[in-house]
Amino acid sequence: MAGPTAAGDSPFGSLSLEHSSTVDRVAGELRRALFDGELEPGTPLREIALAEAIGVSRSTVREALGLLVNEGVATREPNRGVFVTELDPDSVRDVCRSRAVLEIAGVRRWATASEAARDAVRRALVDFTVAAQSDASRAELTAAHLGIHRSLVGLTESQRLMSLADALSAEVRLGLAKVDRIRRNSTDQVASHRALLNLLERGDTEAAATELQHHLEHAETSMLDALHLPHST
Amino acid sequence: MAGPTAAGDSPFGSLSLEHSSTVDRVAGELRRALFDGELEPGTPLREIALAEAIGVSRSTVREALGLLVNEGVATREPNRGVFVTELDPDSVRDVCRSRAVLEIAGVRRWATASEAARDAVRRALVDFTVAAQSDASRAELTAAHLGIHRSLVGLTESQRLMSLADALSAEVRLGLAKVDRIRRNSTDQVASHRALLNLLERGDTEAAATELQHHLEHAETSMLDALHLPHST
DNA sequence: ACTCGTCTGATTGTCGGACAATCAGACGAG
DNA sequence: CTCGTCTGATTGTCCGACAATCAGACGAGT
Repeated sequence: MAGPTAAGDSPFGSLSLEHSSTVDRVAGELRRALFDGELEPGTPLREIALAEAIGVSRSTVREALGLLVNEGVATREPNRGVFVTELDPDSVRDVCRSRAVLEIAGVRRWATASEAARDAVRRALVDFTVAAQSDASRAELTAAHLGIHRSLVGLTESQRLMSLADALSAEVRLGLAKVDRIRRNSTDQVASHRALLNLLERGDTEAAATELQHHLEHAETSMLDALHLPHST
Repeated sequence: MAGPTAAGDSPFGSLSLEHSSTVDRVAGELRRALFDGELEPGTPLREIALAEAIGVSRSTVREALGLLVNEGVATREPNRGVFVTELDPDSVRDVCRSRAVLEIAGVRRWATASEAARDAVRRALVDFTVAAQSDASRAELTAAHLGIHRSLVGLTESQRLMSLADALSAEVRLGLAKVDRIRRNSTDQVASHRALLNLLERGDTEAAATELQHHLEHAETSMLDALHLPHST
């Protein structure tokens, strides 16, 4: 069972190769365009037009659109087409509430989480700090910021919760594509997250949880402001 | 703005019609087959064979399979095909942990949730009680049981958390398709859930949360047993 | 006995074209 | 002002085709 040619643990664990299908690349390209704000929310994503523009068949575009739709960044209206998702106040509230559930669950697991997961949080904070001080683009800054929140969910060590968190992040990113209020507050944001991490390192998880709760509530209102949306009751 | 022909509130709020596409119906039929245990985990879902069997084109089957895949009940191996998902111990642990996060978050919101959401929980419990006493099929029983847990997540009043909960339920249902240990414990299960609801009605949400936590941990071990899987460390 | 090429059959991934069903908007009759 | 009808555009679904990829068999060489 442990012959030299069929060893249980391969010595090539460090090797990997990305298997990207055409559909994946199309979806990736569309995501990039959405996050960079090249496509306004509400813009129709016509299958034929996209197929000709990108140089692939309609089937492939259609499948890629299906991916975007269940990530939430695009919306399908049956028999009418796929559109770039427009965030309404209810959606914003829903997204933020969902993030709160996931991230607070992660924070509460700080003590029981693996060392790797905790390190991921620390590294994410460092990355964000660096990005805030250097001349990073809007997209890079928000990516780093979202990376922190992603790492908090990572404390749950659950793939399924992580993939939901990613979908939520994508929606947030979509909403923030055209907003530039970010850099202004970036130093405050860094301080806020550092404070959160300090509470965690000290072992005061409950304080960290309520801190995070407030952080996300604030994020919700400022996001509604940024999108010029009315605050829901 | 409130003319007689463009009234803000239509008087036809009670009317609705299900717009089902062919893809949806194919996916639904496949789901039914999976949940009824007609298709063992690991079974390959060949596109051509399914297309001929159901009487639709390969494109349609392919799209339906895509739906099942990101619900988690089927798994795609690139260039190899789609298979009925086989649950390994890690997946079971992941699913149960995710459910715990969502449902406990719901329970903690009991006091702040809407009356409708609370009523949904009460009704779900009644449905399960009735199903346990009458001669309901395995599938109906588990459906009613999962309905309770679904309603707990409903307390968060978040569509996104709900849709994740549905996906998790689908995976659980898939795992339990071939297991018959359910009816035996059904009366115990009813009692357990009733106790949970009593704690909630009394306002003791924290006790309810820990009760639910234990319930789900027990569910995980008994599910691993039922599937003849080793318990993960 | 074990490894390594090669072949082969089956299946997916992607393509292109085709058509009915459906929808939004314009247009005209009552 | 409402109600049919028409029209053009787009999707939903179907069909047929082909290269790319994979698993397994088979045989040659060491």
